[in-house]
Amino acid sequence: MPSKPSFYITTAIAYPNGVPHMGHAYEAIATDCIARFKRLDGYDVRFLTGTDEHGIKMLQTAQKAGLTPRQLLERNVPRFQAMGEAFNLSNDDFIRTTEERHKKASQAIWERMAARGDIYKSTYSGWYSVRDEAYYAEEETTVNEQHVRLGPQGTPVEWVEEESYFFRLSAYQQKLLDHYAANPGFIMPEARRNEVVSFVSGGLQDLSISRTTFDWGIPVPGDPAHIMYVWVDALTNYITALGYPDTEADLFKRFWPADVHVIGKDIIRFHAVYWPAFLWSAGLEVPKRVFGHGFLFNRGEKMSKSVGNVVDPFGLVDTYGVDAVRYFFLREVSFGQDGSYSHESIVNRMNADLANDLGNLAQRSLSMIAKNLDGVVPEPGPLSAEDEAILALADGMIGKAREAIESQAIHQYLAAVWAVVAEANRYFAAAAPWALRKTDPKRMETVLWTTAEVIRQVAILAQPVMPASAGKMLDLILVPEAERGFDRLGGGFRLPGGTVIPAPTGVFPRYVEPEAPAAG
RNA sequence: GGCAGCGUAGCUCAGUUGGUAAGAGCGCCGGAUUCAUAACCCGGAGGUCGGCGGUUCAAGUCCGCCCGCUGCUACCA
Repeated sequence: MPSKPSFYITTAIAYPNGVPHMGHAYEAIATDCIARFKRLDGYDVRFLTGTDEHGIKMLQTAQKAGLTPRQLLERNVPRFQAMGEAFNLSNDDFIRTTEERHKKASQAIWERMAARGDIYKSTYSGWYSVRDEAYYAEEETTVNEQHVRLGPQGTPVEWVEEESYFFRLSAYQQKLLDHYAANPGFIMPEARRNEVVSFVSGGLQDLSISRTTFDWGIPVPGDPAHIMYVWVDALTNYITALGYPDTEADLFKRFWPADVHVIGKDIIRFHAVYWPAFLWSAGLEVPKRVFGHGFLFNRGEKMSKSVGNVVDPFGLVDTYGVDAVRYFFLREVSFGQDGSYSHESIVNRMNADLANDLGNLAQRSLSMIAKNLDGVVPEPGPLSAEDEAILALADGMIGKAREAIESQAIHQYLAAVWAVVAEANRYFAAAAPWALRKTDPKRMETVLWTTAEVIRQVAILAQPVMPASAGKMLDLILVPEAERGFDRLGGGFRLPGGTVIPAPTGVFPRYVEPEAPAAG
């Protein structure tokens, strides 16, 4: 049997020293949408997400709470996993960097890099704040009137020299630049690529990749006084989950190199500079694409505890429903750019696009089949130019959607689908099947079938964004599970007539503001 | 300071290589309709396309300068 093409997509692993916020959920649903799209489009998909559980901040947060790091993780990681459930993620695995498999993988990649001669022991020096337990770059520090050098938190810093292992990042500068030039799609969007190219062109310094001042991390092989510094540990998760260091394992052979790492724009450098260098050093292939998405802003302002506008993702799901929230963020925000949201914008989107346009179109057309044709899906008669036109538009959706998803333009894929929904409403209003009921019932049947066929294709294409709602819509027209893949789109397949469908029920309810408790 | 990008209708934004592109969605106003989730459909609203100056038969669309905003980066010892 012919094997499916493979597709490996990941989110960044979240740092669970706090609870998940909407930014975590956003990255996850965008990645999930692409993963689901590819599955429906016939790919063998692997979708990975997880948590990054080591590092000094985890240790500090735990200490402040009077907990051990493991206790903190026991408290917080389930929240991230619950977020995955709440947002209906379809991840195939959930990697935790405290897992044994990850320790093995991280130590293995370290040893490969060392064997290559890219790791050496030297002295790491820098400005260290005892109070912050953190190192700062020179430019992050300031000198006050008393000639005391201060870190960004306003705490005094001192010059500290610490033994550390270094990675020979500087040796990879030209190879990275060559790779960027030869693979313009490696870093996306383009603005992010320009920044990285500019940064690398400016010269690369070797990277300190171990610490001795705390022990919440993976021990360096052969030198347990050192633990690996954050990025070697964290980035390796993408291959840990494929069974590394067993590069002959089925998962690894099928899915490495990854097709897309979806990450926030703030960690582009680690993924587009450090990660490929590590991989080359270890003799592995580099991912095909690193996509840096933007940030979300609440009413145009960055979410922050001090401003008091931090939005709980679970609360959004409770208020609007998971599919509406998924649709809103994926349709409203140009993927790759920053986005803004508010109660008003979410309600507007879900009412206009989902309830009024798609939900109402399904309701008005399918209810006519139920009421006038005893629920029997009609067979179309001769197709008019109008019928042909709207069907051609519906058949064209999958091509546009594929093209958009190839470049992670999720919003464009959705815009293409909803443009057809809008046109279908115009078609339906112009054809006025309710008027044809008495004048030309046969023609009415053709209009209703045509509309139902458009709904079928729209619903199939809406599954990646709104799995549950789209599925419910397909249930309304009795599309079998096996016929919901993208191979059923594009005109090579049509909604069969003759089946008896149930009376439709609303798939996308309008959001109505709750009544004020005490009007008056 | 350097590099990059942006500044188009109230809001969010599209606008190939310069010539029916001044557009879409939302909001707003008017109309129509009642199959439908008070939804859908039709029409309108007139924005110096940040400013100035150029190139051109013709410029949001190219060039220069200026203003404002954003990102990356450097420096400010």
